[in-house]
Amino acid sequence: MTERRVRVRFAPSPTGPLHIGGVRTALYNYLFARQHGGDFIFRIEDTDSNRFVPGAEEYIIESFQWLGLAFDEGVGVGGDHGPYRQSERRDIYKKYVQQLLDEGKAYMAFDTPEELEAKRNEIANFQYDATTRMQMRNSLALPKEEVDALLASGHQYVVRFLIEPGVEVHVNDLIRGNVVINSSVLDDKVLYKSADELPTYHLANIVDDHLMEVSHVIRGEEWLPSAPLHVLLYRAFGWEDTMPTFAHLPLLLKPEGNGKLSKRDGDRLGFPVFPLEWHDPKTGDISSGYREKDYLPEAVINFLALLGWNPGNDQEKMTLDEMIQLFDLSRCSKAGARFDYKKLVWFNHEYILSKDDAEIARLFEPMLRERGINEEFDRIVKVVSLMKGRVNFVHELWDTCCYFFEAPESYDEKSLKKWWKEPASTYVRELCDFIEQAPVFAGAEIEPLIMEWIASKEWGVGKVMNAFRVTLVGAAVGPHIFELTDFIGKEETLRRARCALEVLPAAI
RNA sequence: GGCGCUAUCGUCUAUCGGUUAGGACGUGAGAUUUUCAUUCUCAAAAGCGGGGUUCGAUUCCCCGUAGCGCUACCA
Repeated sequence: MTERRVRVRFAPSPTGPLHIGGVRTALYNYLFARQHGGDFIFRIEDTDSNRFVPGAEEYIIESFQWLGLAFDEGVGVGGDHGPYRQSERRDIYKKYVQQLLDEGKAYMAFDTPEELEAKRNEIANFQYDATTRMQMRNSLALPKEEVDALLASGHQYVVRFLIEPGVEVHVNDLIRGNVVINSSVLDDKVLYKSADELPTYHLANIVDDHLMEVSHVIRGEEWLPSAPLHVLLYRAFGWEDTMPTFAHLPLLLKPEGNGKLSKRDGDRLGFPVFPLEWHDPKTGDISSGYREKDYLPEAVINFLALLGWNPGNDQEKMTLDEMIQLFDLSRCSKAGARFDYKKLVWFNHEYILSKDDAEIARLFEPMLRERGINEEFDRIVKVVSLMKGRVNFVHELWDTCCYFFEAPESYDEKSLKKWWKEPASTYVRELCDFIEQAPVFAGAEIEPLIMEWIASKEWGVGKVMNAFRVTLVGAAVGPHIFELTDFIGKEETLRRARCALEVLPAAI
């Protein structure tokens, strides 16, 4: 049994955009599959026709492409265990539902939603189970003739799982150990609806996992309460020997306040909860996505990996390959993890730092073009190499280094107040003349000459250079000043400085 | 309400009975620098409460408390 090929699945329901918690679940499944040389399956669980949202499936696929997590099998990929969309597996489920019915392990129930609602109002804590099912309208309680008549008249029904009370059900969980629960607290779950001829999640899930030879079910903790039901279903089908091993992951919680991170938290908290921007086809609402907000997929993945798992040492920055090597379900924590997006921002900064300058430049280039800047690519790479350490996001690069590409149009008041004091204009005027007649211009060569010249004048280096900087940049910010002059060249340097001399008063 | 899961710095976490309870984010201070930022160094910051078990509990057990989840013809 332990020799079984590792096969795991990520099986979202196409009811909207992929939630960041779902991404984490998928990531752990992916890491587990890769580590064991197994298969990572993508299945669409669209058994609720009422909640289907057009575009959701495509969105989910595109999200994983962006994140760099590839499926081996499933919707959009193919494989030997298809179809992978549950709505295309109706006939398969029907067969298994019938099997349960024939064996007396399930029964038909004719109670309407209204009748059930009335029952719940009438009886506190009403549950459809061994204590109540004989008072309901189902094939167990009703005479056979009536059941046949109901069926003949086309009355809609559901198939319910017959739960035998008083059984201790054990769920062996890789993260939580042995969880025991008494079957008496379980209700006779609806397995199948005649109205749309589709099963509910529980039945479809068990049948598919079995047929697709899934070896491990790694999913969120919200499924733990229904895990005993699933165990009972495997048992009812006689599949207990090949039942997958369970691992229930801790939930992702809101950064502050209570509750799990939900789709509705969206931009309310100042960060996206979706990998990609999502345009709701019904409401037209737009929810921001990590991709559009300029997060690097590597940063998102790395951050997510550490929310509920750690490699057992102090290493935090990891490539996907390293995570595959180190991943271990037994090193997953049990308690929910708050989503601290400030740390994600830090990860993004780290990944910008460690990526190639050219790679960052490629991301930055379109933002420059958008602003009408037609700089050569190599020169963009140069600016990136100088400035990327200062930003958390690629788009912040523009604000941090626009003066490489454009002369300042205004001068920062605070900077002027501090550095444009008498006799700042004299410093700059004389410095311009010095630069103009100097035999060299390259920063490495001219810097010592300028330092020497300033020393001979007995002016403070800081005063001269910062006044000069303000004329070139427009503010007291930026890289080492000679990096900038090297980049913009002698002519532009002198032009900017002399322009400031004209525009600015002699002193503030 | 019922059932289940969980509980270490503000946050993510390490510790698998004996530690000055470690790391990271964030925060504060300092250093470097012609500016700003980066970077570096340092600092503050934690075992929910009560019982056991044990020579010894953050660690194992029980109770309480709190948080979270589930409790649909949703997944």
